[in-house]
Amino acid sequence: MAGRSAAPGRSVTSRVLSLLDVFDSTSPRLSLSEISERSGTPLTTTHRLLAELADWGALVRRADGRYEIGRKLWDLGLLAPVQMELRQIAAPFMLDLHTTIRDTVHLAVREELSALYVERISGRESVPIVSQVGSRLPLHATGVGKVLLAAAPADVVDRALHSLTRQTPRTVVEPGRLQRELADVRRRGYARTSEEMSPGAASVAVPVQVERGGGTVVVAALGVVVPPHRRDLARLAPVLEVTARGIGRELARTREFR
Amino acid sequence: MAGRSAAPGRSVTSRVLSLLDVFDSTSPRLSLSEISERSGTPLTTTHRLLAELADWGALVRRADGRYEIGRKLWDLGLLAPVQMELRQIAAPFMLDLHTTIRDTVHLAVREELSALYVERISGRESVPIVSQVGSRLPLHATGVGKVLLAAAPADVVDRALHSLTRQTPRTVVEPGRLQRELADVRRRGYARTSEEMSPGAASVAVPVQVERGGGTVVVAALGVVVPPHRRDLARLAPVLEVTARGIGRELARTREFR
DNA sequence: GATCCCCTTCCGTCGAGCGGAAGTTCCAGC
DNA sequence: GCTGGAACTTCCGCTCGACGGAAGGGGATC
Repeated sequence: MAGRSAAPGRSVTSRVLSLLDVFDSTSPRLSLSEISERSGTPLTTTHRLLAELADWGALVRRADGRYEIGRKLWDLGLLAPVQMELRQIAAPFMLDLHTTIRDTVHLAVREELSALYVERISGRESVPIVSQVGSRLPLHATGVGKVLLAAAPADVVDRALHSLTRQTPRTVVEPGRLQRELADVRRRGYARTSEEMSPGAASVAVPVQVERGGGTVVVAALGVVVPPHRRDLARLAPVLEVTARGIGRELARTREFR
Repeated sequence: MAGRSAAPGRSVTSRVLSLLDVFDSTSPRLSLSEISERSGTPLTTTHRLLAELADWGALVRRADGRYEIGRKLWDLGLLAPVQMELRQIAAPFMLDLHTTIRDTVHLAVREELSALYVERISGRESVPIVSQVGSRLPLHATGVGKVLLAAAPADVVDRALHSLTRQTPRTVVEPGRLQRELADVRRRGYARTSEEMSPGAASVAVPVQVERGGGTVVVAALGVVVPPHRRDLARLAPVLEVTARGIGRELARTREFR
């Protein structure tokens, strides 16, 4: 009987994380061997660790032969101050906005080179929407992304300009053109896209700003997704701006939201 | 030096979980020594494990000398099929309902002896609301709780009847009286409470049902929270029922939602 | 400068995690 | 019903990485 040795890999923690990491929104349920393969963990070890995670507090759950993220992780996740205050403050404003314009409303923050969607309100959809709460989309192909990128430090913009992936035929992948667009966004105060991320969807987005120190800081972006041929695209921006200002004002009251 | 021995406690997994478990909605940020004390883990070990969790993938985060649940856990939590389908299906209906009645709308499922709130839509609040998404409240003191309890198996009702805690002066803590109320709920098809969980708030709730096998199964409860002296409390029930039926019909289309 | 509190680093010991081998279950193909 | 294969579960001896007390900062309060 072998048992090669103790942890030749890394710490137990990192190992457990690599197991959990294989779950994503396209495959929320996986079998033991799938998890083992994807995470590169030996089958036996995977088995033992998952059993531990399942028994000891429902971090994962067995459901008819497959594993899924458990309720405990859901609970814990909800406690993450990740934008918790931001979301709680923004939600009522977004609700009002949605009632007015009837389209899908998003709130996103920048995380590295992605727009991280932290809140979304959508009724019955007229437009195909790819984003979900928790999903990340590239900064250069979405309305909220462009707003966030326009406000990002120079080094982030640089890196983003070097990784422009084509999402649809209409995605802007020319660094020069994107830079000009970002300048426009800064000047006008809002961003627009049309079928740059997914066909059949256009968007308008504005920054959510908070006064801090001397100047204002962009802490999030607020956007709407609409059918691409709507005439009133430009009219949406002022409405969004009012809402964004409301959120910003409310955020300024909280001690800290980052 | 010392180093008593290897893990004299339990598995690393359980140990890590006990660290994460000390976070709750009232204290989402804790210092090292607080976590150590609350979890009963030696200070040094706590320190090492937290460092690992923080370095190796942002499961926790250091923020000015305190620890908080990290973004990674938020991500993972969102993948939990815990009611994911239920929430996604119910959300648009709840939104419509909220637009109509303008009060806070809740969706809850029963988890053991608690009502677990899985979704909530609230605008600017006229009423103090204690529940949040992810929070658990006792079954006997809330509208959604009574609906869920009325539909629960006999042994659950029994256990619930033996643990009636008083939340406000108006909480029903007499087993007999609660049983009569549950019978009313079953007969009428909706539940009402008035200041039984928190002063200044009343609620109306109805079951969300799905046909399965021969009969119907209550899979969730839909409720509204309103000021206690509103006259139209009884009028709300039919509106809720329409929404609940819509959700139930949509749920029936999905292969599985548990 | 002394006391207290909280955090961080160090390091010798030893038992808990490791994972190959073997056993079990389940199903498809013949 | 038998056989081959794939997926899951149990077993268990070896070893090395986790354990945590001691000691060393750092900052506040008296």
